[in-house]
Amino acid sequence: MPRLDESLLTHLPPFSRLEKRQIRRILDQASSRRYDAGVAIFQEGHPAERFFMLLDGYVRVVRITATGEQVTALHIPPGQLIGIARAIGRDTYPATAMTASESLALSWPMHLWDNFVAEYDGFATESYKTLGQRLGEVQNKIVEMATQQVEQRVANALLRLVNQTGRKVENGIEIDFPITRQDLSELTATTLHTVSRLLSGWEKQGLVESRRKRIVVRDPHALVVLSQK
Amino acid sequence: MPRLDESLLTHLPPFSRLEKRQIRRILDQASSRRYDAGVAIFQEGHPAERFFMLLDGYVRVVRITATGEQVTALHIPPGQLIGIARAIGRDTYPATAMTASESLALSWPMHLWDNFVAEYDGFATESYKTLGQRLGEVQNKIVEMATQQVEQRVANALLRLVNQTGRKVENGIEIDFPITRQDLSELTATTLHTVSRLLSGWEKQGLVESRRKRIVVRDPHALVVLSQK
DNA sequence: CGCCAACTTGAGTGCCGTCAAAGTTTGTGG
DNA sequence: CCACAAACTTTGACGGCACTCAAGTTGGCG
Repeated sequence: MPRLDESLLTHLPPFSRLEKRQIRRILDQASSRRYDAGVAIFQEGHPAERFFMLLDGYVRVVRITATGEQVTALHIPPGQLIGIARAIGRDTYPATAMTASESLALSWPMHLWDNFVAEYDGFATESYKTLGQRLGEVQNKIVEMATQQVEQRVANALLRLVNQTGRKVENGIEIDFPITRQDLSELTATTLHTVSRLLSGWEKQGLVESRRKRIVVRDPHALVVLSQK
Repeated sequence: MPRLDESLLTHLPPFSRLEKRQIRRILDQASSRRYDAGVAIFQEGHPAERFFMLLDGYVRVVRITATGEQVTALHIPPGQLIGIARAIGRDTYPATAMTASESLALSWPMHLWDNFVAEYDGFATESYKTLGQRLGEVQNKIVEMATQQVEQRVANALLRLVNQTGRKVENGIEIDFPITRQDLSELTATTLHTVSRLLSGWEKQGLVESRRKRIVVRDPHALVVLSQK
């Protein structure tokens, strides 16, 4: 295994208050692994043996119903910890983590969690902040689903993706990982058909441009207006 | 202020590992207060000055949209901490806590939070477990809203309330705090009209009985069946 | 006894899901 | 390099669930 560079972690919140020496030690205990798009990093209900730091790529936190439908609860950008069951006193993962794009993650055996919390200043605090943010996001999602129409939810989801993961391109801002109509529908609790119709409509009005698995937002402001009506 | 009895806290998870002497000290720092039904214990966005232990009554965790609609994200039973913004590194409350019934809560100034975490064994762990449970519940709710019809959601909500707060009565199990059609509709993201129609229907079939603000479930099993179809 | 909140019920309608079919892009193996 | 399959996308037709609007009833409280 190639020796990992310290700069990978120095700027990430859970580790940002640590000294080089400490980060070195943390890296030496880590495994690094690449994941293809669309695979599970860990699965709901399985014993929580490791926790992860997503270095590159995007991950969907997914729950699967009895009838096999998938519901996406969260999208996680690079630089966050995932699979931190231990932080909330669980010994199995509470949800499945699927890669949305090709991804790279470090991981550590779960028994190191307590060490990290005890030895590294700020590690626990920052982890719990992340947890709090996620709780907030999930609550927002409930509010959205309870009060908004499908059109507004899809507009919001697009805006959120653009903000989190947008990359400037010629005609606007592109979501920088492959995303299908199906993915968007799971994110917004609707069907791929409805998403397709909406995107077609918006494309005709010049708000977005899309090809297979790629979406470019040309007029974010118009989407904001849509999302609030 | 009357001296509070130690037995109030001894059996509650965040404090259950502590000695009598420690609990005494914690109680001496607490304020105790009664709340009428339907009032806010604290409000979203306000500075998080105190954290609370709900001793009696029920609390709805509510978010209010720009247009004034209320959405209930969680129901909290007695024996849980609320308003623990500090635990997730926030200094304002992330949601509003409304009493669903007359309630009783202890509270402490937020600056004691760090003391509690540092000095009392198990306090932090148990608090984070609670947090994790809430994250799980909220995610369940998203899945429910994404995949189930209104009828099933209402049936589920009723079952959950009965499990959390049910009290045996002559003809079945009664939800032991006043709850309106409106409350149920905010809990399940529908309208009071639809809830009213559903309850009327179920009443005709003998599944439930209801008068103003009171609901008795006569046949929980039938509701389970409904909720899963 | 009057008022108000809570609840009920009916009628109409529109959003969006389901069903169905066809078109387009990408990748793969011969 | 072409054929073909698989994955993704589009579009139309139809219908039902649940929302809105509207009117009225019930029950509790001062």
